[in-house]
Parts: sequence; C-alpha cells; structure tokens
Amino acid sequence: MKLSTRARYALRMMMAFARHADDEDVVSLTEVAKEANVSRRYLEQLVIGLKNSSLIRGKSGKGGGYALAQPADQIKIRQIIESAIGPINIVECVRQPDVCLKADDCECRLLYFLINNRIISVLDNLVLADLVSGDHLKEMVATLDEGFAINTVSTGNKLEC
Amino acid sequence: MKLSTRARYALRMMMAFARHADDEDVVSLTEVAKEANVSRRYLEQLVIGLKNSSLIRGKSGKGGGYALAQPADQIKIRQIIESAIGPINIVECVRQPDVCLKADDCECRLLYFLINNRIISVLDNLVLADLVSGDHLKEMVATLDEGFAINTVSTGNKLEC
DNA sequence: CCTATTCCGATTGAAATACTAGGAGTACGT
DNA sequence: ACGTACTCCTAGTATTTCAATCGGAATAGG
Repeated sequence: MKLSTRARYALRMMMAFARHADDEDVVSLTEVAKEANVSRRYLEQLVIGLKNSSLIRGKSGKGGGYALAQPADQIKIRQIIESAIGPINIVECVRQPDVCLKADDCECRLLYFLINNRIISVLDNLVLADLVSGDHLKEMVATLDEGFAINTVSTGNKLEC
Repeated sequence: MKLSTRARYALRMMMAFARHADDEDVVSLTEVAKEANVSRRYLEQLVIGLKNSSLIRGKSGKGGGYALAQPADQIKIRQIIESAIGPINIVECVRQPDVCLKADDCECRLLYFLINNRIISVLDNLVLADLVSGDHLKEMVATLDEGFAINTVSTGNKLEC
C-alpha cells in the first residue's frame, strides 16, 4: 500500500516544470535531477509517461528539455500519478471484474471499489497548481478531524518525499 | 499501490469467522483454507496478527480453531487490515516526518497526508458486519457519481478477490 | 563536428511479497 | 496412553515488483 518512487518523482518533476512555467524556456532533466538529488537516467524513463499523456512537451537537442504542455491549474494530480504508475487500482478485480469468478457478487470488491474511489476523488480534485502553492492543500488538511492532526516535527537528515 | 494478499486474505478469514459467529464453535483454518482455496500454512501466519490485535481468539488442540473475540459490528475494517499489513501509510514521511529533512514544509507530504486520511476514514467507518451483509456497502456505492459506476460484468474463471 | 539533450529498450540489483516447510505444544476422543 | 487435529512459532525459499543502471540512436544548437 505504498506510493512508489515513480509516482513521487513524477510529482516532483512536474512541480519543477511548473515553477519554471513563466520562462518560455524548457528545463533539462539534468537540472531537475540535480535539484531533486535523483539519477537523471531514472527520471528519463519516468518522464516518458508524462509526455505520452501530453502533460509536458519535450524539446530535443542541445539546450533542450521539458516544459508544461498545459497550465498548471488544469493538470490534475491524478493525471500525473496515473501517467507514472498506470490507472489507480488497488485490487485487480476493481477495474477488471473478469479476473475473478465472483466479482459480480463480492462484498470485498465493493469495499475495494469504495477505497479506490476515495483515492481517485482526492487526486481528481487537486491540480498541479495546488501542489506548487500549497495554500489549498493546507486548507484541506485544516478541515480534518482532530484525530487526524498532522505531525510536523522533523528531525531527520535524508530527503525522502 | 496495490492491496496485498495479506490484507485480502485477512478480510476473507474474518468474514468466514463472522459467518459462524452464531455457533458457539470455533472454525479451523483447514476449513477456511478449503473454503477460500488458499494454503492453510499461509493463513496460519496471517491469523497471528488478527489474534494479537484481539480481534479473534484461538483454541488449540483437536476441534480447535478461531472465533471472533468481538461482535462483528464492533470490528472496524481498519483494524483488520492494519493487523495484517501494519499502519496505513502510503508514504513513510506521513507518519514519520523524521525520515525526511523537508517534511515540515513539504507540499507533497500534505497531499500524501490527505490521501492517507481518505483511505483511513473509509476503513474506520465500515465494520466487519457491513462486509458480511453487503447492504451498507451497496448503499454507499450507489451514492457515488456517475463517472464512478462500478462495472459488474464478470467472465473470468479464477478466484481473486 | 562537438556537445547536450531527448528518446527508447534491455539489463541488473534490491527489496518486498507470497508462499512452503519443520516442528513444538495443546486438547480431545478412544 | 496414544493418535489425531488443531494452534502456534520460526525459518527458509520462490516469485514478483520496484528501483536504478546502462548502451546507444536520434535530434538540434553553436
């Protein structure tokens, strides 16, 4: 039940492209990789998905790189994540009932379906711009119940998120 | 982003125990394994977590087995799943900000925190009894948006869910 | 023509997951 | 007392997924 690095790096990259959206210029993966302290080679293969989903456009050759293909407030977080790890689908049977004999009358599947939809609905209702500015997110977190208070004490030294 | 077999088998087992809750009797893993078409040996190690969380009680020796330790309407789905796979935590930094240097000011973490809470809130608001009867679940699914309609055509021959 | 980049696929390495197996301890029935 | 059918505990293996590396072709700017 973990979100893979593929998804997390994709988000980070998109945030980097969004921050440079003012420049007409593209941003090279070498830059992004340095900034995020991640292997450029790895980002190279993740970025392909983003491009195939038309979220960014690439420019080859020297001085090349990537830039957002759409405004940051029109790119849903879901699109970014799904372009990195495929359709959100916590259990196979949710989207592909044909993998399971009992799928059409399975209580568990209803549960899985609900969970899946909750996840999708968060990701559908947030856009890249929200992630860059953070204000909207902070509001949403603030409206949560007491028991769900976010812990903000960080004492570590690695960079993980 | 998949729900592991550990979690799914744990749910299936709990459903089996819940169905026999009328009998004062316990249900053996041999039976459950046969019913669910899964290795008994594997279930044996999954069931330990359920027992340690006091969701079920075990009875050793011949004629032994397991039974719910609480009424099915007081066991949250979250308890079952967390006893199988540990605390719901889609990214490390959500619960343990100390793994990341930037955790206390990270937009991504806010996003991960929101997703995590959505998942937890579904699992907290459903109980084992809901899973056994299915009515409550069907209601909840029915209230979802059009776009989220559940597909119920099953043509497969395996048992996956 | 040199260099910095995107672009594409294959391969390796590491870690998590799924499952198997051995065997000790416990209780019931005969 | 003995066989049987369980729980219970731990170790090991096999499989799959994930993360990351690598080689190299194509593209474009200077």
